[in-house]
Amino acid sequence: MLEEIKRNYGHIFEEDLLQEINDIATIKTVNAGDELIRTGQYLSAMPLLIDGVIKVMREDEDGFELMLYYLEKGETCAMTLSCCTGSAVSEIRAIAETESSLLMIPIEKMEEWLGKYKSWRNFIFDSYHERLMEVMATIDNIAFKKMDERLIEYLKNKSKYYNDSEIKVTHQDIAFDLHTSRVVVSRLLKQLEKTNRIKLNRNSIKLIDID
DNA sequence: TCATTAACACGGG
DNA sequence: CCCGTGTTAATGA
Repeated sequence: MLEEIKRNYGHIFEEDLLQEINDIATIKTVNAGDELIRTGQYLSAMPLLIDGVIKVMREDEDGFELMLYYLEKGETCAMTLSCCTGSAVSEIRAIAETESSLLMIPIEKMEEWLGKYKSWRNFIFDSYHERLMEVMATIDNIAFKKMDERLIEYLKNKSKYYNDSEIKVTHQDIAFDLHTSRVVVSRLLKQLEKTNRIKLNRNSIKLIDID
């Protein structure tokens, strides 16, 4: 297990901390579609992602969703950071986008390490910053961009995290993530196909000329 | 004007 | 048949 930790976090954390993570953390593996964190849930451990992609989203009171950002290996969820230190509940919902594995760190350790390890402190602060920037980008998209631009952003983002220009997703899935209707997604995708920027297939979208 | 909702037809698995 | 897709008509913000 130490090998896996080092591969993803070896360049960030000092040797002692890596060893402590190895001694304390438990590995959790989840399948695509599994729910990691529910809105309103109390959290007792913080996850460090070592493989896979996690989708983090906001929900309204009726269960309607809006995607905030993706997490990939080497990253952690900013929500757990604030939830763990206080006793607040989660304001977000996290779903495994792909099969993923995570290191679970008990909250006591996560606090203890803040004082003990400089690299840990930096990691936590950097994570906060990165997540905040991601949320800012999402807010910009919602507030200032039209749906067609949001859709293009979404496709680019998704292909980046999947590391593939062929995205396996249905129009309805996209509609849920962007919090719009499938009719709009289908229409905009069709327009993008007409201008040769993407190629549409059932259950997948091939990016041709997005940028 | 543009999004949403409902409805329908088409076609592949 | 079921599901994803493409399209239209009506309605509303």
